[in-house]
Amino acid sequence: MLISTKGRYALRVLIDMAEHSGNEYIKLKDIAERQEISEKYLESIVKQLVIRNIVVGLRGKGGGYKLSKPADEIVVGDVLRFMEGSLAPVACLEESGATCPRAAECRTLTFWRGLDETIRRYTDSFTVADLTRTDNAGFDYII
Amino acid sequence: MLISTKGRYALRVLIDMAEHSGNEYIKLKDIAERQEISEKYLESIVKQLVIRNIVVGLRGKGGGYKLSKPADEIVVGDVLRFMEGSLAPVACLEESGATCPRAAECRTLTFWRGLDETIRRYTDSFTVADLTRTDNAGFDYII
DNA sequence: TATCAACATACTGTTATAATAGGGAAACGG
DNA sequence: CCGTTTCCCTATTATAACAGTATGTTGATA
Repeated sequence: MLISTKGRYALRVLIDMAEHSGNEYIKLKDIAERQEISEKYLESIVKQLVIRNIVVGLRGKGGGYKLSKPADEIVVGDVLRFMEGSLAPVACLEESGATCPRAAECRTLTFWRGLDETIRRYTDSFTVADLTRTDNAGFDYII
Repeated sequence: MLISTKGRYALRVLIDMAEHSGNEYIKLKDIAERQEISEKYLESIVKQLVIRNIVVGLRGKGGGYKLSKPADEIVVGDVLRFMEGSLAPVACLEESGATCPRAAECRTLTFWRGLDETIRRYTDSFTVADLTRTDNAGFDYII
């Protein structure tokens, strides 16, 4: 599985914020109820989004979270990559990983690089704003 | 990680067979040595390939494994899909999985379907024969 | 019939996932 | 200033998959 609940839930949180925010802060409790996701689990996910400055939080009454920038400036691929650590389809292509000693003679490496690039291109071609549209505009992947 | 060692090793085994077979059976021990993979672990992988009739085995002296059909008839996507169980990028798109009750209202489903389709197209555009070529012909994914 | 190699089953250490539990710190409203 | 609200922080845990290891059995060949 390329994408776990971390990446999936993070996207849903961002979309929810984009659709419900009138520049006000939204309580995590509300998002959790709308999305039917455990509030406590969402906390750990939103925490990452705060660290990455995708989202800002405010404590106390009237507090909550909101997007730190317009939804059309948040690239889906970026969100998924840091929530998952990496979107590399195979271990040998992970950013942090040591290069495989067999790389020079590897028959499959070029194939994996191509798959990695294909995934990158697709995920980077969408912003959170694209996903808020219900008419599915922007989904031109069907040739 | 979309692809584990199961899928990666399976591909390497098939490529190895395609490159070293003169229609003779190849010992798993030889493949394991060339590929630097544990012979015992390879057994569990090749077993799946036999079940799927990609490879045939022969016991006893002079025995081993060989491809059951020409390398250019073995689609990489097929091999990866059954070795990994699924290549779906998210749980909600797995063949066996029950459909998500939120599917009708899900903002992200179309996005995931597009990613799934993108991965399928790429992996289905290669055969094992393509990967045996050292000149990387066929890798036209770079536009 | 001895050998060789595929076939079969069971077990194990490690890691990631998907949470849950419980409290602490800051901001705002009154 | 005080108490409620809401974010923030640190464990802990159950489950499952991954990546192998170990041991033994069956069947073909020379």
